[in-house]
Amino acid sequence: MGIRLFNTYTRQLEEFTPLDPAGQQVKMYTCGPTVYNHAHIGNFRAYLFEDLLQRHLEARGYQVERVMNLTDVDDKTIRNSREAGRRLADFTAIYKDAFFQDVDTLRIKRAQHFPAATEPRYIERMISMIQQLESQGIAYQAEDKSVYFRLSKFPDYGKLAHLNLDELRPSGRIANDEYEKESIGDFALWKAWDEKDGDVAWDSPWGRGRPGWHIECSAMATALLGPEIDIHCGGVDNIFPHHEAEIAQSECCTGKKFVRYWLHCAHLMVDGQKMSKKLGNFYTLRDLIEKGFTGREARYALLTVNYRLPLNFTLPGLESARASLARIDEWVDRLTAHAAGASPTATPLSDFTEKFFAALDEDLNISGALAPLFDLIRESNSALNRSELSPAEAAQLLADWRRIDSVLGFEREAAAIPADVLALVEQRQQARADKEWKKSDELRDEILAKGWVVKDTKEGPKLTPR
RNA sequence: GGCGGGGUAGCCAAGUGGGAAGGCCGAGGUCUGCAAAACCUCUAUGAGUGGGUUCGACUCCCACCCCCGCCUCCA
Repeated sequence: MGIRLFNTYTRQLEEFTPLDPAGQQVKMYTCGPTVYNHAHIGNFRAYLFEDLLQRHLEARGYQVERVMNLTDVDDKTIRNSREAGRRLADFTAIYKDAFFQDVDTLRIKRAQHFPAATEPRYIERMISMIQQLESQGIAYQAEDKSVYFRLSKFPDYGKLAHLNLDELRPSGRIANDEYEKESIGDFALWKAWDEKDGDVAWDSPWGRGRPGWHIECSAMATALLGPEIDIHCGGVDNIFPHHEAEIAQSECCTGKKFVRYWLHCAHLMVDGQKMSKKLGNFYTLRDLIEKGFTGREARYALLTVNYRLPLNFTLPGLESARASLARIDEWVDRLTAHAAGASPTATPLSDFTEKFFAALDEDLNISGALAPLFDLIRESNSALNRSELSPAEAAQLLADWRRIDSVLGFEREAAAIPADVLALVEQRQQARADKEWKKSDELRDEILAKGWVVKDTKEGPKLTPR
């Protein structure tokens, strides 16, 4: 059985088959950050969902070519860079770097391409796409010198979001400086220079200005992946109008169906409410790190709720993630100690692994996948307690775990134990052998003070970072 | 007003027209010099509310309540 994914366009679970005739290559485009600030954990929830999707596809044998764009020019980047008194490129460079650091902290696999909107080749491509749309009578320049997409030329607009455009209610968010448009729904392809733009401008056939937001994704996606893409992801808030606009622009330019599977991730909430700076429940990844949490703990907390469900993020939830990871760590450590380099041999417990992947096949049902993992942990721990697991079987379970973790990315990074700590452990072992319990306990405290927890197991003392 | 998503134990959460997964927390126990971990046991006679269909409903249908989101540049 193959992978099934929920397609926003059809609102149905669909069997996934890539466009590639060989059924191997998967082309995936993911909307990335606008680099005007540190990305917040809601942004990262989307990127983690995309990471899970990529990793699962790869575990199932696909080769994923993924693009994530960086929006480095828009109202917010311009505004914030001017407030900071820096050139736009210098300003966004700070947040691009920060973004990649955060991506690494969360163990998100790097996409092959991270195109930025302001790269000359993409600006050129956006301009040539707009020119093409203009020659087709789809784009027009309004009195304000900006260029707009003539929605009346693309009847499919609204189909992704399942919106009936005639029934749209003006929500007050329609910018009041866009009265020059032929129709209220027409969206900007090219924005004429404005005083607020300062020195941010490119020359174009329509005068100086900058690209609209939507066109950048169409340009970068088709430039890097071609006219047809297998999977396009983003947050639900991108469905309308951003992804509708992408479809309209791309399909009018290429004449081909732009995207075959649209996947959208639900919003993150914090403490039951929408995350906002006003409510004081706004977190960046860095905020969590400052509170003493690790990237993988955040990864666990943000990844272990199905992507189509709203995720209520809480600090107790992070604590829970920490405890769950500790259980996995302990289990891996036990298996490693027991396997002791033995060659893997099949064990009846291995079928849990198939259940894990089968659950992910079903629209990335992560909860359904974790259940058999924890079943496996419980049963193999129990077998170890009863001395009913051979080293070869332990080695097999470790191999199974590595397959599972290639998707989860949860395994603890090995930390080198400092020599002085090892020496203290030696001393403590001697004290214990001599039944000098008081000295032994003092040494344990001393080791703890150095950041390590020592546990006496059947296999001898075990050290874990505090 | 239109269109979506959701309401399952203290918290997070899955699947299913017929025994309510799993994780965290909590309680008791086994083990241990002690501790920790691990393991075992316990923790929803009940699924937002009220109806209906059915031999049987958490699951299907209807109504209502509540939460969250989108409705023209928010992941």
